[in-house]
Amino acid sequence: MTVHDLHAHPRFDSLPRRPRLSQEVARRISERIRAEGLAPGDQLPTESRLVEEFGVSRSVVREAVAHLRSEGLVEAHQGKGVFVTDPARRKVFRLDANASGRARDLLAIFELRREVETGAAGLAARRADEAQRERLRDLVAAMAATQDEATSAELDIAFHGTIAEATGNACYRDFTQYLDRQLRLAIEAARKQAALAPEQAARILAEHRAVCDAIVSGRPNKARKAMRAHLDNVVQRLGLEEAAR
Amino acid sequence: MTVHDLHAHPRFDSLPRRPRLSQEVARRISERIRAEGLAPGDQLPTESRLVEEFGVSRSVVREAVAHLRSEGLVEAHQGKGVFVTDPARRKVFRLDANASGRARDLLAIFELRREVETGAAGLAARRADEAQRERLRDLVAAMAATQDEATSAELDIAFHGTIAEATGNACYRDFTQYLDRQLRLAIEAARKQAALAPEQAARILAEHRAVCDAIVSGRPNKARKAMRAHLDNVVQRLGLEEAAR
DNA sequence: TTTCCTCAGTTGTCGGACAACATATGAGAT
DNA sequence: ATCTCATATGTTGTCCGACAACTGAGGAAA
Repeated sequence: MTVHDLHAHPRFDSLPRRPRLSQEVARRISERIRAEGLAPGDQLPTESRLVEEFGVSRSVVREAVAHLRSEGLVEAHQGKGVFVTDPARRKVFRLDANASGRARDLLAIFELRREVETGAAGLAARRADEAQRERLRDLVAAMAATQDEATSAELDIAFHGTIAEATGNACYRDFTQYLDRQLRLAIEAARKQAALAPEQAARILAEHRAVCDAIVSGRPNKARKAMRAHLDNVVQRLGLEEAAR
Repeated sequence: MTVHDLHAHPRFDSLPRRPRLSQEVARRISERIRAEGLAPGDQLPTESRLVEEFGVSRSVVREAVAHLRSEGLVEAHQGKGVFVTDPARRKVFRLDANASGRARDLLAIFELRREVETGAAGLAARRADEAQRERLRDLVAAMAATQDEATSAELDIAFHGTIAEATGNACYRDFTQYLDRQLRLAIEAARKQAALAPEQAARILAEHRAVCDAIVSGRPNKARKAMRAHLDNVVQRLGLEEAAR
């Protein structure tokens, strides 16, 4: 099958799911690093020390350290020990502010997204191939046709995702999509997706159409402006700026 | 002490460092996920199956899975199994193209950085406090004074880092610095930091000064333009566009 | 039919052992 | 006294076996 059937698989929707020990230990270790102000290059306590300290088995300590390792927070060296990583060598970027869902944090992420996605629109206008242009047109047409809230949300995601694809830059695409998804998750968590008024739906559609037209006709500057306006309006519609104050 | 003394700690400069088994297994598992086209929600083979398949102990398999887990690629559920995560729920962003150091990949990252850091300059012009403005001026002055290659590289990093700070947006700051650092690492790895000609040093200084002046005098648009020009010139000086072809 | 129990399967945790590696120590040679 | 090298010790990496906690399914009993 080409499309995955979600209902064929177990759902993990709202599991309270008791926290794993290793996660807890990882959290406490990273807290210790911050609390004690360990500088890059400083050595962590040995595994056996951590075992005594937290009263867990070495397996748990090792999984916890493995977690910190793949977050890039520490580096382990066989025969020597575990050392705090220089932030400059950290290999991953994590958006941790979103979990809180506070308006201030959301606004901060939006500020970044505004810039990134504006650039994406510009690149897409330059580089989108015919198939991608057509897909954008189709998506806007579908948005115009539907009334359903859930469907239009999916189309919205697909629209921004297609633009990200059309940049022709894998790195740009991945980050754009990462930001977009994290932001939507945060928003969804913050407010239970209050249904929008119909006249707002019309304005959103118009904004999307403007972005689409500019990209399809290959006008980078126009695409940038349209995307920027769209994102600014999204912030306004969500009432984020008022909520942040 | 305010500045960390690097030389007080063991160095891990150019360790060939034999790859860890768990890393290797993690890589092969994630390859399998892609190769077999496992969709979100699909179940991975059980740990015992993976143990047979890769011929390693369960500890190694567990550390490998822990790695994938903290990358957000999979989710483990006690008593049920390990399942592929919906990409939309992935919590980290990783820039993996840079390891190769190929000019094409570098150029892709630069394209993203250009947009992000341009925005950062604009925000900094709006929000930098007096101390940050002064620091920028000091850094440019120091650049003008020094001849040393290493020192001027450090000043360069500090300059861009200060701008990132001055955005007053933690999320923006972290990503800007992440990008900046990853890019420098990649460049350093690619070419052994060929010393620049003195007249180029003068041009770099002028570009930095232009950015600094615009931020200090609080002109966002001018700051954006100056930063964009600077980054474009960096790409040109590195000869990336020619190398990519 | 419904409910509850048992049971097999899976991941989570535990404890011990040895291998691989890095560093310090000390004996012996020069 | 100084240098060299084997040894000892400490650390992380890997392996092994066992049990605990949890899930899902199937069967027994009401």
